[in-house]
Amino acid sequence: MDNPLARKLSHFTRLSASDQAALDFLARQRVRQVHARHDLIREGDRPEHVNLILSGWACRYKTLEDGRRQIIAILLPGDFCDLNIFILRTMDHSMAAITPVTYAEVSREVLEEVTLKQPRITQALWWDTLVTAAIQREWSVSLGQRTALERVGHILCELFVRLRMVGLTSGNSCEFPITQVDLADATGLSAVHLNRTLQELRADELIVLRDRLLTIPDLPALQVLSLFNPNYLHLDAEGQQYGANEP
Amino acid sequence: MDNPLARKLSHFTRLSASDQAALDFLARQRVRQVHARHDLIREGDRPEHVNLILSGWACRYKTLEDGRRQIIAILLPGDFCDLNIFILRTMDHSMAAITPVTYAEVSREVLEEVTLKQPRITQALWWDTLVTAAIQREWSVSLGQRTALERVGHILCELFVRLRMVGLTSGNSCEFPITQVDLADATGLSAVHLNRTLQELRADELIVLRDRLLTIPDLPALQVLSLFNPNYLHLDAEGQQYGANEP
DNA sequence: CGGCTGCTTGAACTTGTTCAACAGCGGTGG
DNA sequence: CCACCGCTGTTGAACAAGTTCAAGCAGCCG
Repeated sequence: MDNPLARKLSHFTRLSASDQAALDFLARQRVRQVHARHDLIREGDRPEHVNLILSGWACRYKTLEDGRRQIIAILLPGDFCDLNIFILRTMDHSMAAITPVTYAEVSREVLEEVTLKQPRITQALWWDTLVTAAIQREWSVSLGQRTALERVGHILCELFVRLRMVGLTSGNSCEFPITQVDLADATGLSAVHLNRTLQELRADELIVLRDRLLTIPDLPALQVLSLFNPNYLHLDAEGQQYGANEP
Repeated sequence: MDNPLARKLSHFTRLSASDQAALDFLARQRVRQVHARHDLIREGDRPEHVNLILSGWACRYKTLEDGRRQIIAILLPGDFCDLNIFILRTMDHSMAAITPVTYAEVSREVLEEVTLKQPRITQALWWDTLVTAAIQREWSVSLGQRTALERVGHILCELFVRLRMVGLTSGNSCEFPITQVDLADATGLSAVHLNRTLQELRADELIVLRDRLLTIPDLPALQVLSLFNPNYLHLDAEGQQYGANEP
C-alpha cells in the first residue's frame, strides 16, 4: 500500500477492497507537481479543486501586511485540503510547498461520487476533518501557552507521529525537510530563538537533527518535556465499528 | 426572528420558510441551562449530542498538567459545536460556560433528518463549519504573530462582528460579559498584561469597556490597529447561489 | 461585617527579539 | 576552474515585550 491517504484512514476504520480501490482512484486524479517554496493557491483565489498531497510537505500560511508570516498548518502526504472548500468564494489563506510536492487535484464531482458509493470513506474523511480541526486547536494551545522549548518539542512529536501514521518513519527517524525559518514561522518564534531552542534539545540528547534527518532517540521523554499528549490525533482505531466486514 | 442560528446562516444563504421552520425546530430540541463557569463537557467525555448555543457565551479550552489554560474558541449564540462530533470516541478538549448559557441538545438523528430534508441548511452548516475553521486559523495567526495590543484589538473586532451577525449589538456597542482572566487565557497573555493592554486601548479612545458593556467608537480604526481583515468570516453572502427562490 | 471575585498598580525579572556578522554549501556564469 | 551569490544555519550582545510576584481597592452577596 503506497497510498498515504489509505494508510492514514486505516488508522480509523478497516477499509474494504473497494474502499481501497476508491482511495486509489482519488490518488490517480489529475496529478500535479509544484516546486519547493511555490504557492499552490493564494489568499483571494477561488478554490476549484480539493487537493490531496501525495508526496512532499506543504503548509497553509497567512501573512500580515508588514510581512510577518504565520504557518498555520503543515500538510504531509495523505493530507487533504478542506473537503468542502468550494462552498467558500475565496481562500482566506495561502498554501505553499515546503519541499517539491506532488498532489492530486480531485474535482468536486469525483469526490461526491466516491463518498456516495463508499459510506465508510465518508465516515473516515469526516474523522480526518475532525482530527485536522483538533490539530489546529492544539497549535493554539502551543502558541498561547507553551514555552519555546515545549513548543518546538511538541511540533516535532506531532510531525513524527503523523509521519508514522503514513509510513514515513523508520525506527525512530524520519526525513525532516523543513528549514529553520519555516519551523520558526510555524511555532511563532524568531529564527534565531528557534535555532537556539533546537540546540537545547540537541544538548539534552532529545533529538538528533542533521542533513534533513530527524531522530528522536527517546520519544516518550520528548513527549513529557513537551507536554505532548497524542489523544488529539484520535489514533486508537476509533471507527472500527464502521469497519468493513470483508477481509 | 429570534433564532440566532437562522440569523447567522442568513448571512450565507437566503433561507426559505421551511428552512426557517427547520432551524426553529433544531432550536427547540431539548433545551438545557448551565451556570456560568460550569463545564458543558470535559476532555475525555464521550460526546452524545450536538449542542447549539441559544443564549450566553461559552468557550472551548484545554488545560496543561501544570494548570496553564488556553481558551481555544469562544462560542456565541447561534454557534454549534462540531457537527459530526459523534464520530470521535472522546473529547480532546473541554467546553465551559462563560456566562449562564442556554443551549439545545440536538441528537444525531434529528440533525440527520433536518439536513436530509433541507439541502440548503446542509450547505449553510457546511459554510458555518468552514468559517469556524477559519476563525481557528486566524487565532493561530494572532497567537503566533500579533503583539499584545494587536491581539486584544483583534479579538474585540472579531467578537463584535460575530455578535453583530446574530443581532447582539446595538450601534457600536455590545454586551461583553467576559472577565479579564478569561480574555487573557484566550489571547495567551497574562492577566496583568491583558489589563494594561486594555487600558492602552482605552487611553487611545479605541474602546470603552465598563460594566460588561463594550463600545467601539471607531471600528475601522481599531481594525487598522489590529490588522483585522474580516475576510476570514466569509460574510459577503457567498452562498446566494444556493438561496431559496421562494420569497 | 467578612469574604469573594474581578480589576488595578508597581517593580523586579525572564523570555524571546532584533540587529549584525559570519561560516558552509551548492549552484551559476564568466 | 574560480569568483560570486543566495540560502541556511549559527553566534554574540543589546534590547524590548511580556511575566511574575505582591499588594491593594471596589463592588457584591450572604
